[in-house]
Amino acid sequence: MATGRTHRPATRSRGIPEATVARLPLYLRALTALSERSVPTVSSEELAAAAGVNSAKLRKDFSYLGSYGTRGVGYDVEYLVYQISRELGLTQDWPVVIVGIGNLGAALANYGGFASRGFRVAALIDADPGMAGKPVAGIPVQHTDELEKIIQDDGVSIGVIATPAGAAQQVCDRLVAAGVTSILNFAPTVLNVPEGVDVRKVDLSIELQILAFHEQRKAGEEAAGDAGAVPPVAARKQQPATDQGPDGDVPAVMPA
Amino acid sequence: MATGRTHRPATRSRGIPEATVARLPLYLRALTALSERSVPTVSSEELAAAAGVNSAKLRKDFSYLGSYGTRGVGYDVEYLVYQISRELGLTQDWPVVIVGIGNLGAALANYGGFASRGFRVAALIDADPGMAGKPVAGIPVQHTDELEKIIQDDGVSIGVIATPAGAAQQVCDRLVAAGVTSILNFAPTVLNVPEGVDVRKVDLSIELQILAFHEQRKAGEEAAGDAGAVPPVAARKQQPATDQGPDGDVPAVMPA
DNA sequence: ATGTCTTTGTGAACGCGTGCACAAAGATGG
DNA sequence: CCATCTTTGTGCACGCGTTCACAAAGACAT
Repeated sequence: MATGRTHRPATRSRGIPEATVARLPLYLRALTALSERSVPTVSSEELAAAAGVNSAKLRKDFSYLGSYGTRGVGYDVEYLVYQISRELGLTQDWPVVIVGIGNLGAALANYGGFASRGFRVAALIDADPGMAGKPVAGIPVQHTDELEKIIQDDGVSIGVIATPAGAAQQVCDRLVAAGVTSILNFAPTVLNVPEGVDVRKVDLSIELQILAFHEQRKAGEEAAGDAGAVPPVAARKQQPATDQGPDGDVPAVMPA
Repeated sequence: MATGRTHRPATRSRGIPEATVARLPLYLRALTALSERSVPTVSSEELAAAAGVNSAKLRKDFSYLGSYGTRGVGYDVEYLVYQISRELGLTQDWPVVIVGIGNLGAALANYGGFASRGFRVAALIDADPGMAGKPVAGIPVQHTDELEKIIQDDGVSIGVIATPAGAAQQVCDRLVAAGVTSILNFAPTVLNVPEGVDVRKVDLSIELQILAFHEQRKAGEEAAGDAGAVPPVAARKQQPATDQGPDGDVPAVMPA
């Protein structure tokens, strides 16, 4: 019960695959750097290297946007910057509210990467009345009571949640009710949102845990005496049966 | 040239798919919450709802770890918490260094989600000599000069980069040279690392740009009067020739 | 012991994303 | 105008991840 939409059903936005959309900002960044160095054109090979991807993938990605390259030459940097910006919707202004001005919220408010793209911090919001009026990154913090008013007055459609986990769902509900349809969630919780609302989450703890997994694996393999780079990758199905008892058996540390 | 490893070649760690590994922390969090409420067992359906995923996917994920459930009953919460923790390598202590103690670095240092898992902040490092000795989150900041010594003394294998983009690669190189083999990168740059080093990146700006794309799409579809879900998706190859000049021409909005 | 009922574990089908490899397009030089 | 050379755009095949749907496994009641 209560299986509210949580994952975007991958509606396959236009023709553009989600994986490609996720890479466009990467290309844009590399292109912007080239633009600042006044480089007129760039080949798929060069740009791919700068963005850290495969050149074939890059060309396929661009092919979804249209035929913007010139065979034998490459891509016009300025033109491509514009096309990608337009595709991502960065040619317009996106007012954003940040809710929860703790350490992380303040860091976000100060982050320069927002303004340089089309993003503008419309308001900083915190539940602590003591914070009200205190300027962070040159913007006075406002109390949660003002949330609905701000969103409606400024036509905010993107909200950033940087509150503790306990408050996140409640904040999310209020944001959505007030008209926000895209949410960037930094709180370590699964947010429940109605259909049509996009949620992306950034979870520091999860990223570290994934790294720990790989780290452990490296250590384990090393201990196994396998010094070479690429170990017998495929077909390793056996369980670490040497570890503890057989399947059903419970290792030392156990439930009460 | 210099196409150093940047993406993990999906070495397919053990039998466990990368996608599954990425979800394990999610399950772990949901299970921990249940554990705190002293819930003894949980069905795949319930747990899947709590973690915001499909129940079939969850069962398949768990099947990679082994047969830890009981048919007709579900999964033993405590047991599963242990198994996942062990699989992720959280039963051991992971010392972590955070480099770049600006707003974001400070936020990370204060983030509680680390300690609760097996992660311990071994050191905070900043290039600014004025920061040296100043305590952040109860830990005195140390100067970059100490970096190598700290890593070797504490056996640090995970590093977090929260520096400006310009310094990231240099910091990365030093971390790797000193023995770090997993890096969590918050700087908006593509990091170049040798084989065997894992990099995960968290990019605030990119996440917002992806949201903007979907937001623009929603707005566009609404304006097109297309209330239905799936618009004529495929086969849109024509350029927006009505927009501006031909290929080489640069539209109005442009960088300096 | 036997039957019923719940829930897991997984075989199989499908769709998306990736990468190879090459034909077509255009630039450039003679 | 033709030949050559570079680089794009993409058809195709492959592998990973997701989902469905169901048989097998066990709990529980009688």
